[in-house]
Amino acid sequence: MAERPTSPHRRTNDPEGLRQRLVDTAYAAFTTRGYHSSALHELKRDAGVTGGALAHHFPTKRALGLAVIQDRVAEAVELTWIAPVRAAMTTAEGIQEVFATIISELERKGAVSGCPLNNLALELSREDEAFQAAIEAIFLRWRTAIADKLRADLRSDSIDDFDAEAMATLVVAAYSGAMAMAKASQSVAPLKICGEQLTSIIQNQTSQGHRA
Amino acid sequence: MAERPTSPHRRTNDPEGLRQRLVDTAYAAFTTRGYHSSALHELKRDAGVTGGALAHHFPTKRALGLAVIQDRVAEAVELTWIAPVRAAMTTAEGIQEVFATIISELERKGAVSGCPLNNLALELSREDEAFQAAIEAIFLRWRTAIADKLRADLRSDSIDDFDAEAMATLVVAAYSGAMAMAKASQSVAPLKICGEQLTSIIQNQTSQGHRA
DNA sequence: TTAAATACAGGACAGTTGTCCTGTTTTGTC
DNA sequence: GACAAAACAGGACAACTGTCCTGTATTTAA
Repeated sequence: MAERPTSPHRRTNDPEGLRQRLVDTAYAAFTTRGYHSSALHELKRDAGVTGGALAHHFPTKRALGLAVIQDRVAEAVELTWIAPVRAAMTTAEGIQEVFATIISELERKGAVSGCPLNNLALELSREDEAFQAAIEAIFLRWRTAIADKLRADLRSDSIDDFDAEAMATLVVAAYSGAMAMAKASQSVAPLKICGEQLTSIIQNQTSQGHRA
Repeated sequence: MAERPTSPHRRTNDPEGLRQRLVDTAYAAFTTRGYHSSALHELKRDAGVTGGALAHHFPTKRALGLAVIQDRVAEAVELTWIAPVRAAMTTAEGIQEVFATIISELERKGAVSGCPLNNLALELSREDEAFQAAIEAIFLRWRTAIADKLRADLRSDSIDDFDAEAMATLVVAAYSGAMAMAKASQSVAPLKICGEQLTSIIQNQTSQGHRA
């Protein structure tokens, strides 16, 4: 399996690499099969590390879970949501693009394992204060990024009674919930529908005044 | 603890009652602490039943989980969502009322344990086909009930390009996601915001034509 | 009344889990 | 090169989990 240079008992330490490999493996397991359903012996096998190495880097499973959230889940939200929305012309276009990307990726792999953040949020929020704080922080950054983009949309033709924070909250909630429904039905249909609905609503509300 | 009529070894069989007590206890545990985090010995203690009784009514934990979903979760969605929406004058009013009821109940108890259906959906959908089917069926009934009510709203002043199914999907998704965010932040704020946003959007789209 | 079926009691059991502990190897530092 | 610290190996261990099994009490049917 692993490369054996020449001598039978040769080892080369790579603490940083091993840690990354562990967190990567744990991220994949925790976000697909769940935190409690992923046994450490499976992670050790999949990552190719021994019990001693695991205990050295992460004294408890909880510490590993926390690292997964803070390192990988936060990064995933940044890469798949925040960055594309920021880079897009308008918020609506950004959201449309994000949904399209995620949908096509799910169709390619043929299974819906759900939103990593949402999966861990529902499983771990009430279990530990540190988990809750880490998850809440990611939700906040996500929401804030969308709200900022919405406010930027309004710079040109400013509309008074438009609450960017509220709309950003709706976007994040609708996406999270749509992904939950997609996971339950193992179909991307809820995502398609909610993506279209959200972009349509935002375009209406940001292009011109609405009610009242 | 339990009533002892007079003689020391007197027992009175109540299979139906015992079953209900078990499912109730399991529903409370599964929807707050989670399915995997709830050990059977805790359920036995809380419900006041022995291992033999449990095994007699539910041969496996999986069978108990399935009963919780089909009996209690489905009923909870019916009582807290479907019935109030059906009884309301309009869909928007119904949704507003549902959100208000849930929010005030959460504020009273001081903690957010999340939407029972959503909690179990994310934890169990990918674990078992029977779980997935049962959960998907509840989502479908929920969505359909809202869509029916939306179509009823339009009877008077019919609007052509209004997709009731799509809006119902958005409503369910937004609620589920908002509850997930509420659980992560242990605050009802996301629910308040999404409730207001949804009712506002629906009122706009059902009262008069929108874009195009 | 009797016999069979149902309902329940209570514990045994094997498998699994996360953690810890004792050694060995590698790496940095003087 | 010596030495301490870090990095890893590999297994022991106790606690816990779900399931099953044998026995007893209650209810039902005849």
